[in-house]
Amino acid sequence: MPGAASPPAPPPALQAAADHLHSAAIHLLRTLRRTDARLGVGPAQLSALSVLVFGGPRSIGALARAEQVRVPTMSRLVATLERDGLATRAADPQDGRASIMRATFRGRRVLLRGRALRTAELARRLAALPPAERTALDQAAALIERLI
Amino acid sequence: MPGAASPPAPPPALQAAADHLHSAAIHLLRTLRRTDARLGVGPAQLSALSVLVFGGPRSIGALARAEQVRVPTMSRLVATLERDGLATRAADPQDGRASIMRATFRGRRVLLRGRALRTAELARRLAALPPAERTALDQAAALIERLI
DNA sequence: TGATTTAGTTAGCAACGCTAACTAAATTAT
DNA sequence: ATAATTTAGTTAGCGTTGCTAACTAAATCA
Repeated sequence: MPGAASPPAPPPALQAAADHLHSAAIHLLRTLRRTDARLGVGPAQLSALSVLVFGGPRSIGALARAEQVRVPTMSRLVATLERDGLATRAADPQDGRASIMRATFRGRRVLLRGRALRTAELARRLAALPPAERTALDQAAALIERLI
Repeated sequence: MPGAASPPAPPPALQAAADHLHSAAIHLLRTLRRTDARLGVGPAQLSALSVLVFGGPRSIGALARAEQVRVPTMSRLVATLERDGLATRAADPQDGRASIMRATFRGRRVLLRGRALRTAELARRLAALPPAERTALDQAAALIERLI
């Protein structure tokens, strides 16, 4: 039979759990994406910007690693952020090749508003949940971040 | 001050929980996406195909609704699935405008293999978790699907 | 000094999301 | 019965976001 050299197949229960998480993440993001057409800042930019705002200034390569994206992808993302006045680029005094990106004040404002818009609907639905379930979801989110 | 007519701001705890979920979903999908370049079937196609495989044949509009995507987007997705021999199109006997999409045998195979590839790494990491946390994640996934 | 590595850019491709504008079939109203 | 409207789907065209390949230039190593 072809392709017999599969990696050790995970137990069905694990596979099912992984499928559920996968599917839930896809549908969650699709739902949220529909609400942010009016923002003019895409999700990838918002996410990169949030690293700068909450994590502080850093190089393009560091941003790419934080965002799990290749350097050319991040290079284009930060070019757009810069063009839109949401971040600035400064030479790294230690390394003539590197640039240090830093969120501008406007970047901070846009990030906060963007995240609020994007997650407002989600927050609204969370509000309808019993507190126990809400807590469970929050812990699950932390668990996922630790997992990856 | 400009833009004062915001919608009722959600309580900070809710907003934070929504942000965590949002961020976790983004990073989870980015991680998974890196592992499936070799498949040749994108995530949107895989997701649509899974509706056909697990949910049965249905029209393009129904698929679009299931996938929370506009009809033109789904029209292109199914055209690709059809071109690649993963699904077939049949006239709806009840409605001359509509097409019924159906997964082919090959579509079924590709879906199963694709999902396995995409979630294998995730399943592997889940395996390292204590069972209680694994259960919590699975329940969280179900909760998210219900939420949206 | 010369070779290699590292940081970033540019060019070009593909997947996917959207809206606008269209065709054609079905339905509703006159 | 016919005309108007609604519904299903397609096509065209745009923007964002991923990627690899190929490049420049600075830093580091031999």
